[in-house]
Amino acid sequence: MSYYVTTPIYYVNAQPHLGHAYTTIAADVLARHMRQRGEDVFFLTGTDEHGEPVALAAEAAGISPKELADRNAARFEALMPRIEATNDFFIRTSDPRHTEAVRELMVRIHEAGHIYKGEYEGLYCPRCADFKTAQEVGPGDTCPVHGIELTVEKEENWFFRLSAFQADLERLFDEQPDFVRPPERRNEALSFIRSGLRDISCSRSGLTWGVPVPWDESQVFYVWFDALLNYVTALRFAREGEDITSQYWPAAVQLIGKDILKFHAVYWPAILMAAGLDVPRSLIVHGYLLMDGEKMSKSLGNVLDPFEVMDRFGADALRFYLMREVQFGADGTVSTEGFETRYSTELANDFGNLASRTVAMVERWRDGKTPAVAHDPVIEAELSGVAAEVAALLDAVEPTNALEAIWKRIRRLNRYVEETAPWVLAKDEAESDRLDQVLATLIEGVRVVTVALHAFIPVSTGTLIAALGEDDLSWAAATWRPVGTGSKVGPLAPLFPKP
RNA sequence: GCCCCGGUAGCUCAGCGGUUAGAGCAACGGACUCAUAAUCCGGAGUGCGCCGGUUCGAAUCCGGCCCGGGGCACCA
Repeated sequence: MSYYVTTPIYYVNAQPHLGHAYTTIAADVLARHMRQRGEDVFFLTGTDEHGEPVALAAEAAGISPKELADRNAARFEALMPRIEATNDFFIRTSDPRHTEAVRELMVRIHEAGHIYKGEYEGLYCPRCADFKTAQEVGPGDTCPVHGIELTVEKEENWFFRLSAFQADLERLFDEQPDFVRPPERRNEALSFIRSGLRDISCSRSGLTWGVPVPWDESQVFYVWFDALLNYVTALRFAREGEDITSQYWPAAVQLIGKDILKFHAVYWPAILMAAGLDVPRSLIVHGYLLMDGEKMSKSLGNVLDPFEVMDRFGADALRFYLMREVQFGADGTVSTEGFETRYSTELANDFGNLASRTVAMVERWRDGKTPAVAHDPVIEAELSGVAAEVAALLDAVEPTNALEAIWKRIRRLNRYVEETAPWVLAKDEAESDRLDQVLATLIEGVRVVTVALHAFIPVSTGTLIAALGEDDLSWAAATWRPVGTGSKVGPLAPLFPKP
């Protein structure tokens, strides 16, 4: 079975920040891991470019919406290699191939009878020339921008018959209890569905920066329809000259933040059903990264700057920290102090130093050649299960727990060094065989955790595997081998140098 | 108002019916020197938000309450 993983597409009106990096890194860990396992992976990310905020920002800047979108989309596209994300494609919703596909799919939904003409009634600000949502409305039904009283206005829109999918959605949640995870988010979506679904308008008039409704060119589709459909439209053109939809759809995992749950857990499956397409196999919802217990915000000046972290410590360090510090799925606190502690105690001291001391000992006492002898069964017993355990945890999209499982082994290996005290063995010729065994076992242990960690910290594990005289980073290589290979190890500079 | 999460060592959290409640970090004492002044060991530190119930037995189940966060439709 193929493994298609997606991130949300990022709205170009914002600057790339830690939250974008977080979701993308999580998706990349899954994609890399599944590739290690030899799965047929497709990893998609991209930008959402239509809608009024972009149109307004472009107008303010005196450029066209397309120019603004081009400029800002480039920033997101540049983020991907920075964080070592291995996306197979980067979709932009302003891509004509996407807009054409949206039009075709929406026609299909229309012809299936799921769209009708209706009236949207809401609070309208004549000066903004726009409707306001309940959350936007100021006290006393006033405009938050202009402070003037809003009026009730009606507009003719096309409506999507969401209500018609109530039973189908309830059945989906019932038959696939894991459709939305973690369970608290599933509960939230389900209770929303059970509270009774109303039809939603799927078009807007008076806005041109969007995908025109094919049967009514005076309107454009509501951005969410345009945006959600990216997950399927991309497969039509992501690979040059080929339509890979049937190969990869339905997606294995769609990652989202909890702020966009309703759109993905309710609207999205309904839209797919209306279009006669399968729904994704799972929707994984992560929490917010908090700083000082507050949601990140620039105005609070409490932002952990991902670019600063990467400049100083590299992409691996950021990837590790985000996957390690916050239990994936829950809200969690991040901070520069927390980052520095994890970097120093875990990456540098536990793992980096284990690699250093292991390689150094083989270089010093065995001329840099891994003894080709059988490994210590005590360590084999404690390390050989790591591959299966990590694979199972990543199948369940629990990257934080997967890292903990690996770290237990790393700590075990450091303890093994103390228990066996190779520096004592090295002084006694009679202990030469035992030293061979200990060193070979350490090399093997480091090699196994290196392969297991590769999806998380691809750069440093790539360096280390080469220093161990190996090159196989496939998942099969995460299996414990019974005998040392005689590989040439070293030299190895500190993987995670301290400032 | 209704619904959903969470409230466990100084800090961050795991455990979610069963031996004397755990980990990491921080802190204190000790060991060692292969290593990125790294590592390892040890003791100390809470009896699990509060009240009540079920049970041979509850942090773990049930009820109520308190505190914190979130959802209850058209924000991209």
